[in-house]
Amino acid sequence: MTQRRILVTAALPYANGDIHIGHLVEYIQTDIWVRFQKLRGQECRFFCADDTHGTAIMIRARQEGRSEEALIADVREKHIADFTGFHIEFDNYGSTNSEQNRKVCHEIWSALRDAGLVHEKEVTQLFDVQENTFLADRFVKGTCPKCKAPDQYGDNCDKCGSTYTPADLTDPISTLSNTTPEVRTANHLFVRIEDLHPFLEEWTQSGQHLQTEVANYLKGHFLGDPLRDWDISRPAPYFGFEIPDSPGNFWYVWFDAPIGYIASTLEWCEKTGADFDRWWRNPETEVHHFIGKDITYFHTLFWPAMLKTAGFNLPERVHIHGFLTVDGEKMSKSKGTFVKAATYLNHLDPACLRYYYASKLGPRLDDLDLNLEEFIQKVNSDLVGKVVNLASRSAKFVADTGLSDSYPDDGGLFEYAASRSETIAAAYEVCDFNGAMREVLALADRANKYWDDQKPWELKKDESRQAELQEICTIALNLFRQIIVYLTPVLPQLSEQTGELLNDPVTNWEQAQTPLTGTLVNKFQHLFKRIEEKQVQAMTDEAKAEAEATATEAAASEWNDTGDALTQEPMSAECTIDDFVKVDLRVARIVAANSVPEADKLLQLTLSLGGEERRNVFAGIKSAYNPEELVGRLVICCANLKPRKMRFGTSEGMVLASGPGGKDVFLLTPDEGAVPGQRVH
RNA sequence: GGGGCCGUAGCUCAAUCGGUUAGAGCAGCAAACUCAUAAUUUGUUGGUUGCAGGUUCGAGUCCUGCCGGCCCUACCA
Repeated sequence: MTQRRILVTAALPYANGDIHIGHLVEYIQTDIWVRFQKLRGQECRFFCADDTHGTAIMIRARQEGRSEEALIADVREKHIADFTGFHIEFDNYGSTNSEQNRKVCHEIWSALRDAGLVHEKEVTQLFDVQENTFLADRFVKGTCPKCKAPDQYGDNCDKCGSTYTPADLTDPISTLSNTTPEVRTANHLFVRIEDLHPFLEEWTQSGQHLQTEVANYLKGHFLGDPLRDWDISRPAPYFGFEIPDSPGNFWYVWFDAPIGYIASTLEWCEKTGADFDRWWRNPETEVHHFIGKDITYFHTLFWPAMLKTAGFNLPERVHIHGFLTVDGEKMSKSKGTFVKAATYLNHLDPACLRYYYASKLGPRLDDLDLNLEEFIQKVNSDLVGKVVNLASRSAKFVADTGLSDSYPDDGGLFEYAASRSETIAAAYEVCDFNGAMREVLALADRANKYWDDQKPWELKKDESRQAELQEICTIALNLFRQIIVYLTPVLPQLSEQTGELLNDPVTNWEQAQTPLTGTLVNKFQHLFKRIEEKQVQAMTDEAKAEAEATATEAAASEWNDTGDALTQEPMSAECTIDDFVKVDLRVARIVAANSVPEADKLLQLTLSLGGEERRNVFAGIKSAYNPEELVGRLVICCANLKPRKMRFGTSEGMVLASGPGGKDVFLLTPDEGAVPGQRVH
């Protein structure tokens, strides 16, 4: 068989959040496929990177008061730790914010320009002045211009169903800053992808590169009409790469993100001295992308169009998978089913999830359900009960003797399992891991039955039949090892441990064809622990607690409260309740307010505490309030403050207000229902 | 609002191009066994294929409508 050269990518995780068990469906699936190819002896490399650009990252960095670079470096570290924890092994993990990516972006951009595909159009968008950014539709809320329903998003009304542009909204509000955005126009760059329509028609419909559902979807929804121009630029400010021949404009994140696949390869080539063109400009290299169904559009239309124009390898296959549900529902933070990779690893072995996903993944794009009860049952029953149990029940009988020197007659069991090799491999090849797991587990069933039929535990008692016992164990352990070879892409760690147990590491798929004989067998240690229900419970509990903590934080950050005020005027020393009750705070009504002409800052207020009780108070609020607007309103005053003689008269109390002074003075007002004279407790 | 995918046993999934009596695994039930991490082996229960129509000699599969779930939604379909 000639060696294939295969370049594999998984979608780039966005550097704006943690990896969770939903993401892992894709990374585990891809990693299994890559490990399978490598085990089969193919020249296979797996590239990924963090997707780091765009408005969301820019806004989050601002909110956290640090640079985008600091944010993405931080997230990158966490992402890599999560992937490592789940035994997901990349040949290179890059970043879209790298010099390599900038270089490849330039190259592809020049190609698009040279092909005459780029042109400029004016685009009108809302602009958030405070946040200094253009607003995507989802960042704008306002009142529907048709039905007047309040609180609708920028593109359509979910009350009356009418669609419009954000600029049509009555009273638009930026959800980023709660301020009113203004309408601004900017020049955007567009790619006329319609020029590649015939190519895309051919490429998507050839049956070679896409699942049929996907091909049909594209045919029915995009390819039947002229393809729309793709808006590929965003005006400053934007976190990304500035477009070289269009100063002030940046490439839209979806332009440079998939280019990250190529850039990550380039980075790897620079590190290892590999030949870049051999991987990306060579018809013998197969490029395989693994993605979720949500980003089909970008990977099956724009991406091939870009590659085609720039003369890179086209994807041999885009493998599209569905989404994860937990217990039949969308992952839910409040139910504790929104589980981060790191949270999972605090409680459970990554191999469990790898196996469970493998046992449920098929070649189609159906959603995958993580049923927590089934998860426990399946892992315990399949991996512990059937597979590992084979070693567990046989290894100790041959701890002293090792395996027989020649492979005994097993009635064709090993040969049969060896003959399943290509069927199992074919299932892996088309990502029918579910089918592959079924095949392998059927082999385990046969092996367990063989063991039961032979009843070796009876031989143990008969001194004269020890050779027979060794033979049965040799068979059982070889059938076990064969299964482990087949499971190596899914369970690399178990495979490694098995290699240690039998003193023969698993390095190649073909090892399933030849029995192992004459080696020593090490002392058996548990290769795998059963999942306890309480571990899963503890995991969901932690996920729930995490979600609650972040919800509280999010609620606070929604108001964009900074710590500035507190910093400028630090907290006073602690006081007792006794200290506090000495201060008699009362609700008061301002019944008269006059300017004090000779004073710069003071207004003279007459406060009523109800009945006949009056106070004359001089308040330093002249620069913030007009006397007329104060008359009649309720305020809070300190009523038992020792009267103080001032130049203009005696002040008999104090009106409560916050703010640094000058124009920034904010009087306290009690809520509706308060009446003058009430004490504030 | 528009659009896509899906709905088969208690659970998770099969079923070629429309073709015989809709199949597996897990769970459940019964038994055997005791080497093994309460593991294993044998037998077995379980179905009006979401609902209502239609096309056909024949429908899980094709068509229409409805119900439910998931997902997408770019100045668009």
